[in-house]
Amino acid sequence: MKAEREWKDQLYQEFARIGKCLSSPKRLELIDLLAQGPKAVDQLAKITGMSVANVSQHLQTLHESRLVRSHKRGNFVIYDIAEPSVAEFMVSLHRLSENQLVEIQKLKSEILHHGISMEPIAMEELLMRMDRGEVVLLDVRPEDEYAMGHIPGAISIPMKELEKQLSSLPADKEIVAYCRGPYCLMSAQAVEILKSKGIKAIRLEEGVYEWKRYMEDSKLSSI
Amino acid sequence: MKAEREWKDQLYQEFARIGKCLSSPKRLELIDLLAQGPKAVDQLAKITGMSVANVSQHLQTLHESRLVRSHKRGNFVIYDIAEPSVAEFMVSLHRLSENQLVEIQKLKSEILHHGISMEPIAMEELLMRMDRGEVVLLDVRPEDEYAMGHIPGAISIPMKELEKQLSSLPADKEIVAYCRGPYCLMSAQAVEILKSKGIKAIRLEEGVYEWKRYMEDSKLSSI
DNA sequence: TAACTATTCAATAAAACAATTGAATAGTTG
DNA sequence: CAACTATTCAATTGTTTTATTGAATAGTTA
Repeated sequence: MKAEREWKDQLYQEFARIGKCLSSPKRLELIDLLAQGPKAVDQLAKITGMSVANVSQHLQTLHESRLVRSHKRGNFVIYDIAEPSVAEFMVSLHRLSENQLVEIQKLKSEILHHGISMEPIAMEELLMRMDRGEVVLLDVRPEDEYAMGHIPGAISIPMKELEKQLSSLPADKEIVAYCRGPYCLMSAQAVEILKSKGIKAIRLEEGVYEWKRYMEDSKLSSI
Repeated sequence: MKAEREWKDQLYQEFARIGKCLSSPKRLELIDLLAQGPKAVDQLAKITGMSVANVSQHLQTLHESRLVRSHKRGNFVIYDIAEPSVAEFMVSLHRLSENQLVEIQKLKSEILHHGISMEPIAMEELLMRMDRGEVVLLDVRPEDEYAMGHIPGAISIPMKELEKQLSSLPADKEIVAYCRGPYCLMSAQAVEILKSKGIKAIRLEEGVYEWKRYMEDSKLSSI
């Protein structure tokens, strides 16, 4: 038998391999983006403002720890999270961080207070009002991310198309917009646009994975 | 409004603060130990084989990210996880790591194969057999960790006392031993001792937090 | 086949980190 | 109050990690 200490050192070394992936802000952002759907390297570089080589290097690191996987499609290398459980884990990390670090709360409230009220609607209230047919749920992420998975009942108008496609929205109902989740600003931007056009709109803070988690938690607490 | 990129950079910087805590094997081991109950610095140093100064430094890091908290008791500084959610998060990390990294599975099976069979009993089977009164559940962690919380129905005999207190075990029932969890070897050592004394014994891989998680998951899936 | 594209590789420089040591602090006990 | 204890601090060392650059590769299109 291997010495106990040596064994534990090796074991925790392995855990730390995953941990190391989570120790770089840029890598966390990449995982979050990939959690919404597969993307090519240069696409990720554009979104995150990093150099392509740098993104590639981070993706290698993530790949070595088997958090993402990749395949070639034509000239592009498409990266994706290795498993849905990776995305779910990220939600745990977000939750924990938000619980422990007041700084995150501060940052969130900071950006969402500039004139127009941006209070998000609570998941529970949304579900109730959707049931009653009072609101329309709008997914403003790019089309392919919507196609990969969305909150049931949501319609898709990507952020970029929003101003052009205002007419396809039902005029009489309030719009609830959502995007990648609590750290994505698209839904807030969408609400701003809609409001400026005189359309009643409100933001949903949660994204697809937060919604999933909510549904699981509410199943649990309803026992 | 702050520029979007700058805001995101700051936000992910904060998440990475938690991530950085998870990037060092020693720090992960410390969190795992603290999850079982509060401990003083030199105690942690002894268990992990680190220097006291080094442990202290790691604990500072964990403290800055608000994953642990501390208070003075006499001459000692007692550290503790800041919240139960930290311990629960660690279980998520373990799960994810074990899913993604085959190396961990390998390490686990490696140490538990040296002659005596060490197959653990499944949680489900344990609960069934406890209900029927066929087995006795034995917590071999130090007394204070048992006092902090244990699996319902378990009796406590710390590893160190085990050989002395064999007589206090019911002679006719099989013993199921558990300890801090899947990465702690005490339960296996306990089973070895018991078997060598002719007592029927089997290992439970799960610890207190894995048990909690199991109970939650089984509630969910039974809907 | 030549020009082009997306990505990776390799080398480097700068920055961050971990472990170690010895001294400093704060609290306790005789 | 002196000796002692547990812990932290500060400085140093060696190691990892990060971002950047420019070249190399593999695949596509004209």
